[in-house]
Amino acid sequence: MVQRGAYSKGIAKREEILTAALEIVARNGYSRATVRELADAVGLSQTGLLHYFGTKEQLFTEILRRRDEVDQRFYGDFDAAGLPDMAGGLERLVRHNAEVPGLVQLFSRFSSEAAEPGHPAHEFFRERYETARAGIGAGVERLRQAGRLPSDVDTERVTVLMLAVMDGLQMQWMYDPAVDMADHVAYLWRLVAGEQGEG
Amino acid sequence: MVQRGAYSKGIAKREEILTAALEIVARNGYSRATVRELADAVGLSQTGLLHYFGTKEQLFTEILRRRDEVDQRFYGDFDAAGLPDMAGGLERLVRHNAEVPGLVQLFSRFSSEAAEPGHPAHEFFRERYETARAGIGAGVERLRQAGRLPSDVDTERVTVLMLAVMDGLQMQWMYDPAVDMADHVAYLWRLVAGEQGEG
DNA sequence: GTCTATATCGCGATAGAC
DNA sequence: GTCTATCGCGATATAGAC
Repeated sequence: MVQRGAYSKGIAKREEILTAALEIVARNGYSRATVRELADAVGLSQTGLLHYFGTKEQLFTEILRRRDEVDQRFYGDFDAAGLPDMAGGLERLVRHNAEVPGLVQLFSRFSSEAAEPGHPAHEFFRERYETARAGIGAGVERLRQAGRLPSDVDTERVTVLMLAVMDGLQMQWMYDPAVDMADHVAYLWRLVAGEQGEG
Repeated sequence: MVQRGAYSKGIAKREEILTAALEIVARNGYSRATVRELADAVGLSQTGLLHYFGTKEQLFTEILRRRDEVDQRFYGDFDAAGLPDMAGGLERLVRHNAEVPGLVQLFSRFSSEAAEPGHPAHEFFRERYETARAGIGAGVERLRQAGRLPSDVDTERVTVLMLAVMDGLQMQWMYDPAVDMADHVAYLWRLVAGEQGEG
């Protein structure tokens, strides 16, 4: 089809913009990431950029979606692997996050903005939390069945706590980079595993 | 002194504005809380209102400071009481928060915005986290010494986790009000106390 | 289908009158 | 102490060039 050329060029440009935007946000933080600056960085006018994404919110949603895909490939393959090593996967993910402060900031700001019902990105984050709970929940259950966690753990509550800790640690870390997020995630796993209070 | 009249009138007006703003934010959420709307609500022009607080950021900082003071009086007196009931105090605080969604939203949005170094409210939140960690840390230590927690708990890590969980639960709760924040805080206390994995 | 230029709107901030 | 007027900026809707 002849159309495919033009179409795939649009797709390619979109991808190029997304990749560039991800880098800029990671480097410069959120508040410097105005539509104009991102447009400049990819050699487009402000409207030229929005032509591909519609609104600023949609652009940022796509940036985060893309980031999730990448992270999933790198740190989320505890699903594919035979052994239930989700604990390690989450820890590595958190450790990686500490190296991209701009993205942590973007996530934190955008997700708190979109918490308001009716916000254009509200659905994205609502689903994201749902998906995350399902994924982590399955991982916790597998760990339990593998005997790595006490048989009486409340998998659902542990899942919610684990997600909450990851979000909450980011806040404390942004205000004090000395806070070791991965270390605290690991400690929570130890608490859940019951490796304490036996002395 | 004659001056006192004028001076105290300014103070009184400030207090009046703060109280009104707190209510409006609690009711309407953050994004509707523009300086203009808040000004209208107290019968002032935009500039009239900013005359008392300087900038929007300073106004919101004062709102949150005031809220902390109120909360401290109601839920933070585990310091004054003889018995170490901080666990219950935090649980009650969290339960109360679920009744003022607008304030939770304000805190979430404003604290994530101010996470960027150089933001006018950065110092406020940095100190707030520091103070919170000191306060909760002391409470955890007292619980440990009272024998309500295992002697080998890592008080510092538990403190950071507890704060993180409270922040993180708010995010999940905003996207799904069915999430019972107080319940999950209680479960974390149980994990820390080691009341699990003995069956 | 891709992109620019222009216009508009809402926001916070500032200057200066009263 | 409070107002009116105005500015600058970010996001975005529209028209239209290529």
